[in-house]
Amino acid sequence: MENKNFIRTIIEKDLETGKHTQIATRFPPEPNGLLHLGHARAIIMNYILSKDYGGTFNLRFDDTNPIKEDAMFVEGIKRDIAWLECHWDNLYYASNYFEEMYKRAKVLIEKGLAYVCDLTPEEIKDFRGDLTSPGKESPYRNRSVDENMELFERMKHGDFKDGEKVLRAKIDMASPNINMRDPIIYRIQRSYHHNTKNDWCIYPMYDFAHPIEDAIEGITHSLCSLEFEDHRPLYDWFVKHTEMESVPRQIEFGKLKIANQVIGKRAIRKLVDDGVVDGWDDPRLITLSGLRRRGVPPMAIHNFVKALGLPKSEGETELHMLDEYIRDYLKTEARRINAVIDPIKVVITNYPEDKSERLEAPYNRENEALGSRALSFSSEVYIERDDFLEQKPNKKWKRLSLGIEVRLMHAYFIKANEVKYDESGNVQTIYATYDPETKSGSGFNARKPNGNIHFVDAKTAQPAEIRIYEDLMHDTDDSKPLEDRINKHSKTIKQGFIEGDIDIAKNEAFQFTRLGYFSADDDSTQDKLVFNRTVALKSSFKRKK
RNA sequence: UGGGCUAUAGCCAAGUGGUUAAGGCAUCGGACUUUGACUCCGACAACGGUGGUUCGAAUCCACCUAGCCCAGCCA
Repeated sequence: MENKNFIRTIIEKDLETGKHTQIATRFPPEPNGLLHLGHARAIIMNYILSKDYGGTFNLRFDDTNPIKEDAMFVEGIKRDIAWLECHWDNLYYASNYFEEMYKRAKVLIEKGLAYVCDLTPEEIKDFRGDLTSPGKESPYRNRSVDENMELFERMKHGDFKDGEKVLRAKIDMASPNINMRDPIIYRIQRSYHHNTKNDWCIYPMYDFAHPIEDAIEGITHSLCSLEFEDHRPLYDWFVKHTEMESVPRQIEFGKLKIANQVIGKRAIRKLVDDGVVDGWDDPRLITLSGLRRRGVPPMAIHNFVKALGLPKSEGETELHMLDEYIRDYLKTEARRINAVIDPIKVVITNYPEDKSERLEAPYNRENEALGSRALSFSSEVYIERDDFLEQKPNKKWKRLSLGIEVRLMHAYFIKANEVKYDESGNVQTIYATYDPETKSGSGFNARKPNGNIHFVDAKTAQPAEIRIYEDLMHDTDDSKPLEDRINKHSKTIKQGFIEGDIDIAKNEAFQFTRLGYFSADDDSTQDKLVFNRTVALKSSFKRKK
């Protein structure tokens, strides 16, 4: 369920009053890094707003600064957004509008609203003034239109060195809004652009480029984050004075911040370099690629983002809220199979050693369409170490103990009779007996078991590596340095078993009965299955200790 | 000390002059259960502060407090 938000209110009003007959949104990433969960709000909201009101949604790369950008990121971003199932109607590049932007800059010059400035970067900074005092006008501010036009053309033609001149808008050096103090709109910067190669040596600045990009595409509602609120007067100024026929409206909302996560590029790079995480797609990171690898379904992210809405306030959302949307989505979507992560062998002494049988077991009782499988059972099975305690500790204990009878789900009741330990005193083998009368599906109800536990038939079990992830950061005090907050034990690798004869598609999500949701990792091979724990099942079981 | 914003429970978030102040997450009870899951019932607590306007204020006004953003030839 989506929270109502102020942007929907604006859109609905614009549609009602006839200001727009159709809306158009866009997501404008700069291809200078990878997307993370924080971006999901902007991507998904722009997408669903366009869908909900029958409009269009563009993916537009805001590639106006080649020294920071790379085609590699273009591909990564496209892959991530496609994975998120936010289908763009058009794929555009700001760099395709360079010619148009250049012309619009000339419109400004012709109107006496832009000038070429020869001040050095230091001087420009100096002339800009500061937060509390007004700036000073550049001595080049009153060059003639002709001179400006000629100089600007020469800038484009490469007559000047990088940084030697800039084109600035002529607005107001005394404005309390620093963005209005004659902002730079073009800089000279010779660098290879992933799209336009070496065609240009001047590149437009964001404040100038962005409104023009939006206007060219006929974007009606241009959503961005709060820090651009101060830029809105400039945005409107450029749309107006460059005489764009289409007038987009910039609307700011609060970024989606997730508490206690590493998202900074430098920080992640350090974690990767230090070997703390295994890469940019490590399941402990909230990069979209990390979430994908962890097995998070894209629709769970949609539901999460919709539940959060589109507020103007900026809070920090706890990641465990996403967990609930993951479980909620996978609850009916995932097949449920048996796996044992920390196995103990159980020998069923009254079951013939050479016998083995198949028991009909549905994959998901809440979604019959998922079908069933023939679950294998024999005289030796594995159960979870946690599911056995020699002495039943209290009445609440709903698992196996000596002399206690539990049901192996989908199979039979078993009663533990004897335990064998290894040299270090750990339970090695449990000897049990089963009661053939209690076969699942037989309708047996003469007595109740002390609980229901899951198992894997040892004879057909498939070994599997299971990776358990916990929070990357344990310490929530963000005033401490990152390295002191890192949880050194955020990843645990277990060698367990999953039931045999399950066909497993790459990246398929499963519920491992009573354990949680897991998905097959890319590292899986023909002979070695690897699973990531996406999220554990909830548990109201309070363990002592 | 300039400008732009924000403030509703442990977390997120509706609400725009009249509501018992939605909902979700979390938490705590209980029922049910072949997953200590799911489901279902129940509990739970909030309008940053102080004044003012009004018959009536979370909503309007004033002042205060706290937090965020802005002085890149980044976006």
